Amino acid sequence: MPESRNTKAKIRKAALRLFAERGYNAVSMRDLADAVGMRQGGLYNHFEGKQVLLSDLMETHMVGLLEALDTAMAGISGTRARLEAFVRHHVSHHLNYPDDVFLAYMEVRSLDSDNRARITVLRNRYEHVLRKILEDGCTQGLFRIGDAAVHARMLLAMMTGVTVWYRDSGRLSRDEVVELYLGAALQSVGLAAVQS
Amino acid sequence: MPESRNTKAKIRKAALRLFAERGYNAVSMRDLADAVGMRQGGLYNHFEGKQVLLSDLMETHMVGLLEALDTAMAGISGTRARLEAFVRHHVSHHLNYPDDVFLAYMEVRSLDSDNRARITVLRNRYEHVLRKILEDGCTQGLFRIGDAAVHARMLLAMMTGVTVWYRDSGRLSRDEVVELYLGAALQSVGLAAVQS
DNA sequence: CGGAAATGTGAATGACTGTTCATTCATACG
DNA sequence: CGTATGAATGAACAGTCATTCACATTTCCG
Repeated sequence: MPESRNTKAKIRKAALRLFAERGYNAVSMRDLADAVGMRQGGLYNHFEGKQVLLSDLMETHMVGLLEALDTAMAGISGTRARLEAFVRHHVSHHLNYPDDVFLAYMEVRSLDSDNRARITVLRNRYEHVLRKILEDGCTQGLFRIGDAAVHARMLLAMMTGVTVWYRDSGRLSRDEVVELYLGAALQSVGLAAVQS
Repeated sequence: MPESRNTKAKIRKAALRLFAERGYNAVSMRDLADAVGMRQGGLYNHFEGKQVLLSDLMETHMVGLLEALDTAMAGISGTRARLEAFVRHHVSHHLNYPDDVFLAYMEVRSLDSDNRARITVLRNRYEHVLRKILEDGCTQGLFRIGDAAVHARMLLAMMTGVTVWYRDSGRLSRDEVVELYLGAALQSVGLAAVQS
């Protein structure tokens, strides 16, 4: 039983890595089994199938993302502070789980319609938190933006893109990158960044 | 011969549509032939194979993007004006050719290494134009940004994301969307948008 | 008109796909 | 000790994949 959980975790880890790197359709169950160090048939002792595995990975990630968001926003009041908390959470989470994020972003279209619907609900809930912050900032006259809904999508695309280029071996630390994105996000809504 | 060119164009058009919609690996040559209205064997009279077709589509798009950029920037001087021209060009081009852009963004990893190298050169050249503008703005003390290279990637990700959500049937026109992105981009570098 | 070149067909190729299954193995329990 | 259990195997399944090819058909040009 303990060994079982271990194998299941190894499969999930390898699948996450391979799906993110090559794409869901470009990874065969044989590739996956090889990466785990077993034969293809054994995978089905742990997952019903490839599609279930994908949606499982995605849902786990989205739920974790939403939980991390709740934690990050807990007790934060004030529109500006909430925006700062959101940006810091989003960028650092994406830096810490690049494969999860990349997969959830790229492979939505590989989900069958039922699974896609479930994931989309979670995604919309996430996006809505940011949009609400931006709308609040607008009605308070705090932010200067053209359209809250569009601006939310702009910021999410901007921040999510960090996974495409960031490497730990590069010249910038994760914290530095977070602060860079924070500065850009704040200025984009018409706020000046804090002086350091 | 005229009929040939017609078919070739039809194949490219259908391939672009299908690849962008379902992903390169999820589209079979049968699907493609069906969409064009012919049998799979005939496709090979026009393209050496699937991989060549993909890289052909991508290269055509990247070359076209760079040409459109040259046109858009021709004769524009002044750092702020150049930034405005870049943003307007990028967003409107992406609104006009969403499939091309989406494909070039999503399917780089489906290219074999030779083709990927060629495309990456073109992509870097494009990115470099924006980075140069941002660096100029920094040295002139015009922009207030933390890091020109990172900011270039932030803006490109932000703007490119427009293809993910924009629909002509929505509440906003393409021109309105361009102006929204322009305003956000200008504010993100510490400039105020022009009053309308 | 004639022949050659271009273009399309439909079947065939072998490799690979996700999934199933009888079997084996090692361990845990009474 | 016998037996139940979860896990891994390796072969087999039916289907799909990109690609090739011999053969028809169409189109072009002299």
